[in-house]
Amino acid sequence: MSVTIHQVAAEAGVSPSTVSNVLNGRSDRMLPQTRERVEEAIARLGYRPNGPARQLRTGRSQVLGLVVPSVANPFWGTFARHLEAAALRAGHRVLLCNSERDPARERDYLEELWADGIRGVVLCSSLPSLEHVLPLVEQGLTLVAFDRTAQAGDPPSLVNISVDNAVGAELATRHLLQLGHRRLAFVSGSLRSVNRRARFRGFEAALEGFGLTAEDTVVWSGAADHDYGDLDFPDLGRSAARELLATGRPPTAIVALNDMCALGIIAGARDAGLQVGTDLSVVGFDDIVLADLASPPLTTIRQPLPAMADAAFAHLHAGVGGTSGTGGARSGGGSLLLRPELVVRSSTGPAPRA
Amino acid sequence: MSVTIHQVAAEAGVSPSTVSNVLNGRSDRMLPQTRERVEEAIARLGYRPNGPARQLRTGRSQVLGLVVPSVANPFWGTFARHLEAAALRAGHRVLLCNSERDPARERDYLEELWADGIRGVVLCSSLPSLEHVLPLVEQGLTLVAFDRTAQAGDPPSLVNISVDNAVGAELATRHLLQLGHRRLAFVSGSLRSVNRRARFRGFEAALEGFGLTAEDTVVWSGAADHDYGDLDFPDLGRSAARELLATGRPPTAIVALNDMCALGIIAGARDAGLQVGTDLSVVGFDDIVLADLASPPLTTIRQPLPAMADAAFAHLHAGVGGTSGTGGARSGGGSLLLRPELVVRSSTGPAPRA
DNA sequence: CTGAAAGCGCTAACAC
DNA sequence: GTGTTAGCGCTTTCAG
Repeated sequence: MSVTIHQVAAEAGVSPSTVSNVLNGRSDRMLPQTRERVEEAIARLGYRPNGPARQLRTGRSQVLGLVVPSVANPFWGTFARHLEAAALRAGHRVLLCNSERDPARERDYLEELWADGIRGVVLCSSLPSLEHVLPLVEQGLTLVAFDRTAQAGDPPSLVNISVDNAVGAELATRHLLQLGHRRLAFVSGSLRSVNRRARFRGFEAALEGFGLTAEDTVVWSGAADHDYGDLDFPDLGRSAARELLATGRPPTAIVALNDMCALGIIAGARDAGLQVGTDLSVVGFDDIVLADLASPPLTTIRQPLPAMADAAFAHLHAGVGGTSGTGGARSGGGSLLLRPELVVRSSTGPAPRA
Repeated sequence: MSVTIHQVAAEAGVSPSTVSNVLNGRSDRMLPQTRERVEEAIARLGYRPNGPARQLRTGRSQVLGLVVPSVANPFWGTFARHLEAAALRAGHRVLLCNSERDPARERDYLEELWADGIRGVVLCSSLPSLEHVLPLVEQGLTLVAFDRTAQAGDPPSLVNISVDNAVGAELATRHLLQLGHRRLAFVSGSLRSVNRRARFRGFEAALEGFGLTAEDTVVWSGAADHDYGDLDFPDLGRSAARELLATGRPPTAIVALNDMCALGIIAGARDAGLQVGTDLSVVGFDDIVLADLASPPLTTIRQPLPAMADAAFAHLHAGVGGTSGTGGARSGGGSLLLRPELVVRSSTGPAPRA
């Protein structure tokens, strides 16, 4: 059906191995004219080497796997695009998998990717334990865990790439405190994932720095039995806003788990007739594309996604952690912890006078 | 490195071909006990057939390609997730490619996918001409064009799947007219793509239905020389709002090319101190996840993405257009034109009194 | 009902 | 410098 290396060889009057040699850059030990003849033949026939055959032979794949909770979430969509861009520059492609945050699906996907000959995967999972995936790593899968920090019991070869969530949340909270807010809420779903816990720690740290106690704060983590999926963050925020604002002593500022959740909170506050930015301040996390477009534009913590995607790909590509060259990165034990940045817009403002 | 079919055969005390037979469902002509022994061996060894080898032999791939403008756009991210879900149900995977609406990248990607043995691709391109991709289709690539309708010169095997853009825009425009608006604007980037043109036709059709002339309408299609990418829709909307609202006789209602653009318009209107829903009405297109979350929630035209994704996969999977079973679909010449739906929220309201 | 053998398209020693 | 050769892991006739 397609043109093969033999046809190219015949066209150029050489043997298949010579064609293979030019294909693989071993043209130094070859007459220039031979190389040219081969290249012309390739161009004339529109030949492209057969990927599967090549892969079967070499064991190497030009495809890498990306497992995200859901690309319908703009944050993951944006990350996917950056990763793909990095891969493309090196002639690689990206196979996309949505896990819906289900560990079983994560494992199934990694196994399928492995069976497909894919040896490098970026797993965006913030599950504390990666044991469901350990066998593959031991078998030789190069794994980059994204949006997750190193945990005890991780395989030694694992590289984690994440923003410093505690610092981010602390930045967000301190911003609110400096604006004079003293009654704060932290809105999150369940605190099972490592990054949510880290963000909560940052929230607490900032409060302590201002001498505030638990009395002054509210934590809202949703109905314990309801497991919010990635697309339910807005609903979560909306419910949180509804409940929090109906209490006798509502918070004047809210730190949201992420931007999607923050947008839900804003919607909920609007439902309640509050003006976000004056009556109520809200900070998000991620700085998704639409944060800037919200009404009011969302104050948030920006994750340096392009740098993170580059680092993830570099590690997969090299097989060894490329710690260097990632400006501003702090590295520890093969893992990368990048510093997030506060972006002030208008969803936050001075605390209303009591 | 990995366990092969030979090891399974040895473990089960049979030959490789017998293992292959059970793998491929040819177990009817086989002693049940033999099959069991093989299945046990497979389970015991954790064997998974090697994809590339299988593919090299059969020519079939379990992977299909998806080329979208940019998954950072939530509309495409959502579509990608639906397509992946449909593929997953049939044991297929999806290779994701961002074209950034660049025809050269579309072609390059399709060629790479073909070389990788991928024989079915969903191309989300609304370019009027698909000639840059024709050679591959002639070679045997099964192509589904998404968000595009049939054009003269299309290869006969091509299947187009799209919402009826003209009907959608007409629905949107009529809604505005029924609310009493008489001075309308249509905001779009350049009108090169077929779906933008169709939407514009729908806009015009609705106006004609109400006896309005070009005098009463404004069309804003951006700086002619500036090519807006997929992530620039919000900027486009914002610029449009700024310019349109600064004119002497500004429109009271705007039909936006899509939701991202509409969100930009809303932001621009807010910048100008207008209240969207009362001072100015805005309708979007697509019904992305965040439409419901905007302030005010966006009135828009919903595309039935799950049905569209299912149809796209079904066609790729069958190799033949599965016209039936896609409820509410109108089919024509192997292409599918689905009916969009108006979703009224609060970004539209009665025309302000003159 | 099961096994032996050939070969998909390519690469990488190793001869020549 | 270039060609020959032997598979990578799997499927699939065709014998037995």
